[in-house]
Amino acid sequence: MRTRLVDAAGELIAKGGYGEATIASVAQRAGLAVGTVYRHFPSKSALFAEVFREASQREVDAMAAAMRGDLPAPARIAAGVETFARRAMRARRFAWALLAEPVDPGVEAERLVFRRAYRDLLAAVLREGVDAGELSSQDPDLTAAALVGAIGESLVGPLSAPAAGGDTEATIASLVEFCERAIGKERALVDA
Amino acid sequence: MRTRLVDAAGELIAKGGYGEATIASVAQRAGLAVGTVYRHFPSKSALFAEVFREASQREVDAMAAAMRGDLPAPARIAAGVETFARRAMRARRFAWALLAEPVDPGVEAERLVFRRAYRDLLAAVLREGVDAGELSSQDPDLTAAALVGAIGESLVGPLSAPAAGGDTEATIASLVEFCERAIGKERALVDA
DNA sequence: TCGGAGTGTGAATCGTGATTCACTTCTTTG
DNA sequence: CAAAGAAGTGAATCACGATTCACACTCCGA
Repeated sequence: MRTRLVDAAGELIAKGGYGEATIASVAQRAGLAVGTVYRHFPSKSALFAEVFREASQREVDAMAAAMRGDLPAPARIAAGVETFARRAMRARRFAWALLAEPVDPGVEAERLVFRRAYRDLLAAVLREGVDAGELSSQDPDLTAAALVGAIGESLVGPLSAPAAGGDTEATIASLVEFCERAIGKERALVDA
Repeated sequence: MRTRLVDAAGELIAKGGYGEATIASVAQRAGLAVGTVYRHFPSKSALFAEVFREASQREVDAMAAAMRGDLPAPARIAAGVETFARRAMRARRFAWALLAEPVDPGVEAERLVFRRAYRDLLAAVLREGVDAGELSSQDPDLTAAALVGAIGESLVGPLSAPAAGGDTEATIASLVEFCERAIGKERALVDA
């Protein structure tokens, strides 16, 4: 069934990335035959687009939830970043696939939606913060994109040092600090 | 000849990305036959590894040069970031390929070296800055990785807003500001 | 019980590019 | 100049994975 296929595909991505996830392996993992996959999805890229869509929605929802509330903007950004980071660290490989791994054009489109959702979420809060004078003046869209890039690169990207050493909590804390500085939390708040 | 092939390959990447750059197209652009390519390189991935290696070296050298001098660390970082950004904007597609586009494992290894070189360059200066008290206390490696991610994402990544609107200079200026805040330039310096 | 819609199967087919190779030019060099 | 070797050629071959399809099987509702 449909769900089983989506799950199997997701598991394969989490384990070996998009490259490992062939139709044959998905079918096998789901305990079905290759042809059956096509009974439920018109193409590989449709299947994976669905995998990405569902996973993305989950992630974005989690971040949105973390940023809700009437705290000051800087605190909400920090909470959002921390949630994003913590979840990504829990499933690095999968996060990497979601964020950056190469995929078919069809799936790529889905990924775009995902990244943009992250960016827009952050940008909205940044805008509020700037307007409220809690953050220094800046281009919210650029800052948001840069934050997404920074998080991705430092956590799940090929450069992520923590991969090796690995005190996850310390890494997340450092990253959150980085983001707080980057958004220009105004001094009055810092010193308080 | 070798050089001609490397150039042709680089041009193709710059135009259409790694995907467009097939052996057949490289050969054609170089005015040679497919078989000839294999006279000079044992495989496609060896050829492209060389393309990446050379281009990376050029970029890293440029950034290193921009960061040389006895200015305070924050200024040197800013100069490095600006150089990185300006050059990337000049050849977005190519920069994207260098930074993030999907490639064979063999080429990927080369890319890794490149990103790491960037990170190490930035991390070294950050370390100096922290030691000199010019920058707030932080994990230089994480900050450096995050900066690389931020620059890549906001400039050449799929989220880059400038792609559309496009005041390049303004974008670079915003990005440099972002990075300056992110590295935690100490207030004494800012206020001065 | 019959018919067909929905589902499952997996070997065969296709498409796309990388890689090979038998053969044909050059280019030296003695 | 002749022979060896380097460089060039491109049609044929290979590999690999997505996609198709002719053939079951199962489960209702008529």
